[in-house]
Amino acid sequence: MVADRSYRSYTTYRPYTAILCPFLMTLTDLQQKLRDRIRSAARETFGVEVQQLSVEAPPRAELGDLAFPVSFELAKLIKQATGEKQNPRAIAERLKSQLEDIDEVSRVEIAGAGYINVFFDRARLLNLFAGPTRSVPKQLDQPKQMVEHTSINPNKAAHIGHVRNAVLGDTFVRILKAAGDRVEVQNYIDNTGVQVADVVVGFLHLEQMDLNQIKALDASLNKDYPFDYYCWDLYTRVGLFYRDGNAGGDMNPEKVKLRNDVLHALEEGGNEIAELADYVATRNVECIIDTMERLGIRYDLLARESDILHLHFWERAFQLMKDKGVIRYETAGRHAGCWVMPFESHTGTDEHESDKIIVRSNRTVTYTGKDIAYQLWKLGKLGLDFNYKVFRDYPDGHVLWVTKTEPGTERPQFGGGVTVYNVIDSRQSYPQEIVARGVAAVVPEIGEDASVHFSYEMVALSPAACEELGIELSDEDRSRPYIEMSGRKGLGVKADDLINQLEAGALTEVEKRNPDLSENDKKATAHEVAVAALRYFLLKFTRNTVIAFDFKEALSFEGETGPYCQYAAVRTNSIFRKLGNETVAAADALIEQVVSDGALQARVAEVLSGDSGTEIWSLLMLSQQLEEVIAQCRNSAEPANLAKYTFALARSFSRFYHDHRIITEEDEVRRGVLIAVTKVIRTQLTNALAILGINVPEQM
RNA sequence: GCACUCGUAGCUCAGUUGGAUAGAGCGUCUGACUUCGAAUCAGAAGGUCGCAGGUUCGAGCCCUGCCGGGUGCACCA
Repeated sequence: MVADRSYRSYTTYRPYTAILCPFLMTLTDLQQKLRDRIRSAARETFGVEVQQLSVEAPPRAELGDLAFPVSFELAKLIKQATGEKQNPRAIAERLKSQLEDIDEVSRVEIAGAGYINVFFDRARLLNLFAGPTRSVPKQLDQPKQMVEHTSINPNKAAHIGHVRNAVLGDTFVRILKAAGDRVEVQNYIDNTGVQVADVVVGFLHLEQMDLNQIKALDASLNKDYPFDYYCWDLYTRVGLFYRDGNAGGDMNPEKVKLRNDVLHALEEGGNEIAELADYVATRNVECIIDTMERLGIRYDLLARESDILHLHFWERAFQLMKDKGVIRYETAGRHAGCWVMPFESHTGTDEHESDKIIVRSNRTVTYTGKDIAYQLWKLGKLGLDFNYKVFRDYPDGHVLWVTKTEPGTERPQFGGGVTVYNVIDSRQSYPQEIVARGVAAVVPEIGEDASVHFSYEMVALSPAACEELGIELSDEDRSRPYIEMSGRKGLGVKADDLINQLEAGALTEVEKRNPDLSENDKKATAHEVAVAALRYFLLKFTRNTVIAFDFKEALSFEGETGPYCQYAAVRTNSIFRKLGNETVAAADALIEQVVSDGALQARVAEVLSGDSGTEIWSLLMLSQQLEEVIAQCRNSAEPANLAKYTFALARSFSRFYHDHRIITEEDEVRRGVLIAVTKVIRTQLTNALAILGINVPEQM
């Protein structure tokens, strides 16, 4: 029986870990050591320099712990350098002895057409992995990574698509932090846009309410139907209102004028409508932040568009763009009177078809223009700054700030990131590309790579999900693979509704399994399970996969789900709860002696050999890949890798748990090994889950 | 029309600079609870990796063409 090897991981060299704590070695360090040895051996033996040196996990545990396909690469290099043709297998044979000298390596085999397969000294590595772990160093002087996510229009409740954005962004933030990065999290608040204006039109012209009446309404709403839910419904009513009650009809120009009037009032600021809109937007932001808090998602700064306008960020950016010749004024053609950003790379049939308008002929700025200004600020290249005030203080000391226009004494350092990740759905990839190019044109030294569009596909509704929601579909919609959610049409699954449903489902399960828990503990546990289910569900898909939302799948706690992973971690905890401190201490002491006691080392090696031992060993090796999986997720900006890895680890542990009795094991050495392995898995699995934003309850 | 993206088991999806016998979950079928908690584990069935060429010692992955989904290409935000 062989443990799960399906999760295969490859390493990337990370210079910033190699310099730390030389006495605490991780699997990543060990791999690096082997690579260095191969590089120097290739240099000395064949006189060639290997550029990229990949490490693989062999497909089956019997083939070894690490595989280097370097001989194939070397054969090419040698041929290039000398013209001499060498057999990859022969090359591998000559490198073999160099690796066998290393302490942690027990033997090396050449396999297949020339793979160099390395087998580790299992007892020795168990000792290493079970020893003290290295914590991620916090380097405050490190360059800052900026991540913007969530950025929901503050005119309605968040739906499941918004949650995908927030969970992806938040998990990526956790990945960056786990990799040792300094990170600042922003949530952009478009409080002067059309969507807020629409809800304001609703309050003013449908509800005939003034600010005081809205406040009174807000105070009268209960938590089952809060302010953002009210706005959700009002927003869809406004959509119909514009179209004179016909959802598919055209906009009535007179009613559109109402929207434009509100919009102008918002942009101007300092009037009653703007004050009313500010209340509505701020209340929606509060509701959305509360929703995200339920999922463990937080921010450092809320950057408001109204402050970008009033602090004249755009005017500064406009000046910079003119100075650098990034935009030009068109005097003729169909863009006459506009400032445009020319694009030569596109080969449109029209001469200037692909030019992007930044300032319209009526002298207003496009969204892209404003975005370039904001992006310049994020990168510390605008030369202007916001003012700030505290938006919310959390009990644990975290502080959420919000921008403001009026000067203030408090002025923390925000912005000025070396890289900016914008978590925005893939439909925005064209405008995002223009922002990146515009910024790079203004500040050539930072280049386009400083602006990263962290794109993801939308969450859509499966036809089945629509039926469950009681949404009537047209024949055209029914033939589609999925139906896009629409805030304007009120078509979507509200985030809080789904979380409530998940919590209720989890509570039923918890009550079944742990009837003796207090009501509060049951609820708290159900909450953690619900968060695990939702976050994992949204993370297990890669970013460019459209999620066709399915209730059955999202509400499941079995199979490849968050609760499954949680459950495995809960089991590790319950083992230690039952073991007792002395037994654990004895196991620790035993494993610690392995390096100095030859007889003991042989016994431990014996436990880790054979089919059963190899399964245990494979689990241990898998657990040590967390560090490189984090690095890989950081480089690829793909949190799904971590989700898949975590599941593979939980799965592998579940099998181990099933195959071995840990507490009742009578053989002292064997028990020591099983306990040490369980302890290592508990640490790694709990850490991996924490990065996914999933907590491990005591029981579940 | 142009650009981007996807097409892998009945369904939903992984599959990393090309590398060893293409993997999970769900569903179906067969087993395992006098339990370190079955939200679990074991086993079986299930594949022309959209199609056709090409490059390579080697292609699910790279190149070309085609077919079929999706998204984006406004003086909207």
